[in-house]
Amino acid sequence: MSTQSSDKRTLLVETALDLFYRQGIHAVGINEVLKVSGVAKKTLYNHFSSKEALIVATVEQRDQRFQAWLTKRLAKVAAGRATIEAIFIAVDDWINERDPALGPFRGCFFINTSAEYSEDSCEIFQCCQRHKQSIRGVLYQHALVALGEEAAAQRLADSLVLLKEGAIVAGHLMGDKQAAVKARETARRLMGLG
Amino acid sequence: MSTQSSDKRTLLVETALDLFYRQGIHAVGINEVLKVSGVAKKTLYNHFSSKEALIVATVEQRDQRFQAWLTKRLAKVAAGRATIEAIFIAVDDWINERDPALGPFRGCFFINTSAEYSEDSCEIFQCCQRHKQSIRGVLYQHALVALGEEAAAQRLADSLVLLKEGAIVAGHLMGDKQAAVKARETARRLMGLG
DNA sequence: TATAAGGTAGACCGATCTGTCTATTTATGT
DNA sequence: ACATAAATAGACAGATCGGTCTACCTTATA
Repeated sequence: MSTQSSDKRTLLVETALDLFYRQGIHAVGINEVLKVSGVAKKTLYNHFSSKEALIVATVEQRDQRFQAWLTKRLAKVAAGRATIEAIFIAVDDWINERDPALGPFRGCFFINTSAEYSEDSCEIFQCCQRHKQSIRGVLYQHALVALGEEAAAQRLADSLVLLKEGAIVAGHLMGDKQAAVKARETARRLMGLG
Repeated sequence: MSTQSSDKRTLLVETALDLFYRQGIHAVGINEVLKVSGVAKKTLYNHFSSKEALIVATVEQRDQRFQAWLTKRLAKVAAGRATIEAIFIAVDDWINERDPALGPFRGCFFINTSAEYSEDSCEIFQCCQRHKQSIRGVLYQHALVALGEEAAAQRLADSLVLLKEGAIVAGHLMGDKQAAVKARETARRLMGLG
């Protein structure tokens, strides 16, 4: 009974995420999501109380997909410096669309979304914040393995966050498809590789 | 004759820029710009052929304001490394709203705008791209003074771009008000300051 | 096979959007 | 002072927005 129901829900979220990521959120109306997904309007409002609820679901979906993708990419890599480098390699593949898992590259969905919903009290914005904090957690974890000391690992994680976010922005807005490669090289210098 | 006219135009652009930056572009209607500025609708469409033309004007205005602000901040600083550090200090003041010239901090207007208009062929997007390239030019210029060698200066400029964009994103989306300080410290390490 | 839940198609509502147009007033330059 | 140009207020048009609702259909299970 819930297979049909949850299938529709998933289809709506996936369709909305795809359209929102490509065109921005305000630029995509509910009716377009319905048309592309082939789902009836009543069904949408049966699953979601409003467009905002659908948006929150797409942000959470993107977070899950991104983290699952990253986890898989890092699965066979040794913890610490090797994983940190692998993260930048993964971002490079994303920017250059060599990995179909994340779809086309249109910058960071969370950055894009928080550009449209930047009230601190807004749930959508807070979802974006949580995602970024979560990624920072991964970086810190491996920085700690690499350096062994907490304060230094925090500083390294901070730097790596800047490089990763900067690479995504440069890859999108400046069209620099080498941005993640440069970020990786910079990260290596910071981690003390001559 | 053109004082009245250009005053109205300027007022429209300043008002629109303020509203767009605070709330996003699609979220702000023409009527709101008119209401806040107190200008008549016909006057707006006398100066701009469409909302898109107004948006382009706001992006160009922001570019000019940002560059003028940065130029002033760097005026009395020695070229090279000192200026590079001063850029990060300026960004820090911006993030923490210690400098009224740029208004409240809501992330980077160009990043935010290109999140809503990310078609490569879109004029709005291209304006945002030009701004970023221009800033990179400033960084490269001073990297060259600092290092004296072109290839190395290009690499340094690339790294500095990542740190600067990363700091703006982290300052906004992660709420890390120390992001630019961390970026500056990272930049110092890259420039070889023990 | 009867029941109930969920999906479909789309009309409909009120609000809002961009953009046009009219009619009137204000300001500028000669 | 007069002519020209520009600004004003706001009605209006046509489209689209998010969201509600009705009426019918499909499907799974007891």
